Order: sequence, then structure tokens, then C-alpha cells
Amino acid sequence: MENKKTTSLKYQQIEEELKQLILEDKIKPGEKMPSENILTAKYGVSRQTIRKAISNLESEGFVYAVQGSGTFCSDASRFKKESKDIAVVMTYLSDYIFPKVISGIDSVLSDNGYSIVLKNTNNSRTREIQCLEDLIEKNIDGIIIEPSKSNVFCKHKYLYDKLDSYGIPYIFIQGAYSVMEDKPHVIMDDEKGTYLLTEYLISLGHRNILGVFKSDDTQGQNRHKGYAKALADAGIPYNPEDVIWFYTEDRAVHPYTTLQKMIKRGKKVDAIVAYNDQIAFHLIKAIRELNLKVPEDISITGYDHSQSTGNTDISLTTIAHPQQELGKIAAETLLKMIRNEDVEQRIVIEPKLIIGNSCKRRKAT
Amino acid sequence: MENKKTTSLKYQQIEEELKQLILEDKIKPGEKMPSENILTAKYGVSRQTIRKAISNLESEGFVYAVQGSGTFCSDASRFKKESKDIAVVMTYLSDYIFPKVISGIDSVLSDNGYSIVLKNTNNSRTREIQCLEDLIEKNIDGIIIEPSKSNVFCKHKYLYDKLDSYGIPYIFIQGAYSVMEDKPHVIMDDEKGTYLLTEYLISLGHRNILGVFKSDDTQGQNRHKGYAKALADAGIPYNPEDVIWFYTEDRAVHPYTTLQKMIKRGKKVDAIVAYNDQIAFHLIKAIRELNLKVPEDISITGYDHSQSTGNTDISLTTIAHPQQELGKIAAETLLKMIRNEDVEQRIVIEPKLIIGNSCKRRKAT
DNA sequence: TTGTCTAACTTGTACGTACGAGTGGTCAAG
DNA sequence: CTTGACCACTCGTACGTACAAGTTAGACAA
Repeated sequence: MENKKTTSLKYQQIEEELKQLILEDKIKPGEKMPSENILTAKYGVSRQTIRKAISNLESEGFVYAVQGSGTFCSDASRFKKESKDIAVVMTYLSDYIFPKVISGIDSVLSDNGYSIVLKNTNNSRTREIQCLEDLIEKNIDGIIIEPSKSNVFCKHKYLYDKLDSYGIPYIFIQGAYSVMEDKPHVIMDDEKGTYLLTEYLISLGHRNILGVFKSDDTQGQNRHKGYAKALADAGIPYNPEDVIWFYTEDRAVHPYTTLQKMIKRGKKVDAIVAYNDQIAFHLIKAIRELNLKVPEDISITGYDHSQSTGNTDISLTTIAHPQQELGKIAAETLLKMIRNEDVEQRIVIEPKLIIGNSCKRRKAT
Repeated sequence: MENKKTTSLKYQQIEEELKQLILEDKIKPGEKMPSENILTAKYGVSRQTIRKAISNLESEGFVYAVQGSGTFCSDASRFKKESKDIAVVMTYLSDYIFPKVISGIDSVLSDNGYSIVLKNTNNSRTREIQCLEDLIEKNIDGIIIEPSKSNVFCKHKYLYDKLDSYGIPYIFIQGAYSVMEDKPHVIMDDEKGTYLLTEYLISLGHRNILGVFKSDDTQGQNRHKGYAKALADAGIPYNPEDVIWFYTEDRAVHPYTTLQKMIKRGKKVDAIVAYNDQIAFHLIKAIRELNLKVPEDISITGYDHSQSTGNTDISLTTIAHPQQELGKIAAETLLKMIRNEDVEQRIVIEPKLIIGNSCKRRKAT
């Protein structure tokens, strides 16, 4: 709110200058600041003006004064007193992956005396920016963030730079912006996951394998890569028309109707590699509506091993997504960062194939 | 930290005196404080001393100064600056009801610029007390709380009294402690819900209707009441041995094995009124394991309309639990309380029967 | 009646001075 | 070597003055 004014009040100028010295580490934590008299001489202002500047810095927590001894730069980690709050920014507060991830995060954080500040971006960039601006205003000890539309170029790196300069650690989960791959992130090897699934389908004798992927996050891109690579390795030609791409916004409709159209047009479909379990279940409904059977007519695979309680007749062949584990790892890593310990930049969780009854062997063609 | 010293510095004395005026309501919120010059004359000190005193009061939030106009007493409710944080205390961060409730809460709160501080009690009293103590320390504008084991007597009312005295509004969801039924709460008419379900089963010709309920929350008690009342109204004798009671801790095992034992012992079971959808699905598995069919052999009802994505063969007859709505209503009511508007103490959401394919008509006996 | 201007009053910034209070080092006395 | 007086230096309190910046109400002219 101060930046609209260009008024350069003396005490504000001095305050800013001293703050810069600290932020640029010219004056190190614990080190003594120049005395009031020295500053008075240096800046050619009265001692009262210096005191006003220092008093502001003190109330902001940058320095502390000891009568008779001097004014000192605050300890590194004590610039802002810790709030014991950690923000968790998620793309959706749905009943899909979110509950397990948050419960994993919670189990670690609450054991360590932290509270969770929950934020929801609805997978929208605008809202992610809002969230971050909001969090920068607050007193937060760290952030666990699931990037929104991680495959779209990140135009708001400046906000993350701001977090860096404020010394607020953050860690990405599920994906990471390409411009910030050097920042800590916990992800799954999505490419390997769909590779395993596709390979499995091929081993069952399937050849006409459809892929259904989300186009606006890195997970979708990587899962597509794994699918294509498995086909290539098996010598099956990759056909772009065998892939249905959908966006976050049309996920409930587009895959469903497109698949039905393709089948109605007579396209031969042996098996489907779906983006995730949720989509797979949608597609199963679409298939059954056309009086085809899963897995007898069409095999299908999911991703995430979401294993909804209600699913009593089909257990998907899918990839175990240890969501709770992912939450725990992210939280533990963030705590290490808060304690200034070294952490791995890139933590990859290995995918594990879970075989259910949603796929069936075909006779060799 | 100042009180150890008895030194009566002039600016501290003046500060205290002015603070007393405000606390004793001699100077009312919004009212203008005496001007610096007047105070200078009154106390016989320099203007700088007065300014120091007022500056401290300002940073403590008691007053605010407007250049050119004067210094004013802060509005009553603004003594503690608002944090724009609202705590949500839930019993479980599971993928069951929690996601929809939190998403309803989030939709209202984030539109109004609030952040959610998420807390999890694991339905344990100890942890609920911890959470509340933690939140009292923090600067929170309000609390939405799902009481843990709401049917067990509340021994920690003193914490809620503390919240009252701090002026932190709170609202209960899903249940309310009996000693605090005068506090705002948003609940479902659970009794009516199971009444509707049981009545429906009776209308289908069922007579041997089992009930499976949770014993340590008010929801379980009320759902049991509705079940018993519907039987009574239909002239069917209530038999305590037809009810399986379980605790939070053994919910995954006890109902499952007990039902199987009862059936194996030859007990006649036409239909089951389950505590909720989750339990219902467990029981369906238990029934199918004994090579019985749902709904042909045994009809079953749920509660909550959780409608897991994965459930493709059975759609439960259940009670619509507008969880998202409940979250929204709770959040909106809490915001009203924060704005000091009047609210209803008891908001009851009417249950709605959802008919699926988990129940089938029996021939009259 | 309406609009403008000014004077009086408010708080904000900035200068100067003085002394009190606490810290840490020097140095001579014990 | 230890002790204690002393002193130079630090920040804290308190006084005084001056002017800048913003607000408000009343005087005054159109």
C-alpha cells in the first residue's frame, strides 16, 4: 500500500536501505548494526530520524536493540516469527485424490505441531495467483503446492521468486512447472506407469489400444508418453487418432461422448488406457451403455488405485498411487527445508502395477 | 513483560491512562481522542512524549490516527485485527463425507476472502482439545467444528466458554454436544432419515429388518431412533437383538463379522438399515461372500448418498446428504456471526429419500 | 443559495539538545 | 591475578522547536 507514493521520506529511505543490507546478507544475522550516532553522521540526519527508521525495522522483526550494547540483526530464521502454519494449495477439493493426500500431509504436520491452511485453486491460474498473493501477505512457514495446469507455461514465477526472497520454503507435488524444475518436487514416474499398463495390455494380446489423456497438466503429457513408448517398443504403430485428449473443463463429458462416437462409427477398440480411475469408470459406463462388456469386449486400465468403497463388481487394473505416502513425503521434506536441512530436489515415487479384473486376455490375431 | 518493572515512565503512564479510558468505555469506539496539544497541556509533558504513548496504543490497535483530522478510538470489534482465517475442525480427513463438506465450506469462504485452517481430530476427544487449545493461541476469526464422539458427554466446555469470552464465533456441524444445544449448529434430521428408509423397507413387505448403527455419535443414536420409531409405527415389535452396534474404532470389522455370524446362525434377515453408505457397502460384501444376493435375498439401505464414482452395479437406496450444501450453510452462518448478525441456533436439513436398486419387494408373508 | 477560499486546527516529519541507563573495556589499587 | 572505579560508548526517555501535509468549518463573494 506504500508503493503508490513516491514520497521519499528520510526515515523511510534509511529504513529501506538498512533492510536491503540485511536481505542482501551484507549484514549477517547476529551481527551488530552501525550505531545510531554513526548512522546519524553517515546520513546527515538527526538521531531521531535514525531512531524512527530503526524502530520500524524492529517492529518488523529485522533487528533487535539492546540498551547499552547496540542494535543487532535478527537471527536468520527469526525474521518473521514462525506461525506454525503451513499452506497446502490443491487443485481440487474433490473426493478423488485430495482426501488421501491431505490426510498424509496432516498426519506428519500435526504430529510436528503445525496447522494446515488449506487453499483451493480449482486448477485455475488466476486463482493460484490469488492464493499465492494471499499467502505472501499471511505469516506462513511453508507451502505445499499442487501446480495448476502444470503443463501450461508458468507466467507467475515472480511470485515464487518473492517466496524465495522472503525465505518461505515450498515444495511441488504431482507436477512441477518446467521453469522451476530445480525446485523441490515430489512426483510419480507417470511415464513409467502408463508404460507398465500398456505393456500389460499388449502382453494380453491387445493391439488396438486407445489412449485417453488430459492435455493441460504434465501428468497427462507424461502418461501419454509412456503409452506411446510402450507401443513403439512393441512394434505397434502409434496412431494419433487412437488418442482422445480432453481438458480439465470437459473431463466429465468429452471422453464419454467421444468414445461412444468412435465405437458407433465402427472403430475397433480392444483396450483403453485411461488417464485415471475416475475417467476409466466414466468410460466403463459409456461402454456398458452401448451393451458391450468390460473386460470381455473391451479391457480398460485406470491410474491412481483410487479404489472407491462402492465399487463392488469391477476392480480396475491400475497403478498404485500411494497418495497418502506422497503427502507424507512432501510434508516431511518441507519440514526439513524449514529446518534448513538439505533435501533432494526431485523425489520420484515408483509406480506399481495393480492387476484387477478389468482386463482380459485376447486370442492372438 | 513490562509488569516486572515498577518504573513509571511518563509515556507508559499516559498510555495506560488512555487505555483505561477506552476499556472503561469513557471514550467510545469511533469517538475522537483529545488532540495531542490538549494532552500535552493536560499532562504537562512534551508533545513527543504524548506521541510515543499514542503510537504504542495505535500499534496495539486501540486507536487510529488520521492526519489533519485527529486520533480516534477503534471500533469495538476491531481490537484484535481480523486474520481472515477460519478454522475447520473435522473428525476425519477421509474420502467419505469430508471432501464435499470442505468443498462447500471453501466455496463460500474463499469467495469472501477467507482462508481455511484445517484441523483433524480423528474423532478423538484428546485431539479435539489439543486442536481447540491450539486455535485459541492463533488469531482465528471463527471455527466450524464437527464434534468428536458427539454422543459422549462433553467435558471440555470450558474451552468453548473461552472462545465465547474471546469473542470467537463457532458453529457445530453434523452434531452438537448436549450441553451446548443453544450454540448454533447445522445438522440433518437423522431420525427422520432412517424413519423414511425403514418405512420404505416395510412398504416393500420386509419384516425382519436389521439395524446397524454407530454408538458413539449423536447421528448413530438418532438414526437408531428413527429406525425404532418406524417399526413401532408399523406395529412391528422392536427387538434389541436385531441391532448391531459398533464403535468408531471397530467400524471396519465388527459389523461385517457380526452380520456374517448372525446369518450363519440361521437368523432370518430380510433387509438391513445401515448406518451409512460406507457400512452398507461393507455389508454387501459380507452378504455376497455368503453367496447371498443383494437385493434379491437381502435388501439394504445406506445413508449419505455418497455415490462413489466406482460403484457401477449397485446404486444404494439411501438418504441424500447434501454435504456440500451443509458446508455452504455452515460457512454462511458463521460469516453472519462474524458480522454480528442474528442467526438461527438450530438449522436442520431435511432428509430426502433416494431410491436405488439395493432394495426389492417381497411377497407378503 | 452556492461555491470557493482561507484560517485554524489536526497529525506527520525532522531537526536539536539533554540526560538516564546499561555494557564493556582500561587500568590502577589491592 | 583479582577487584573495583572509571570512562567511553550504546540505546532509552524526555524536553523543545519548526514546518509540512491534510481536514474542517466558517467567512465571503458570486
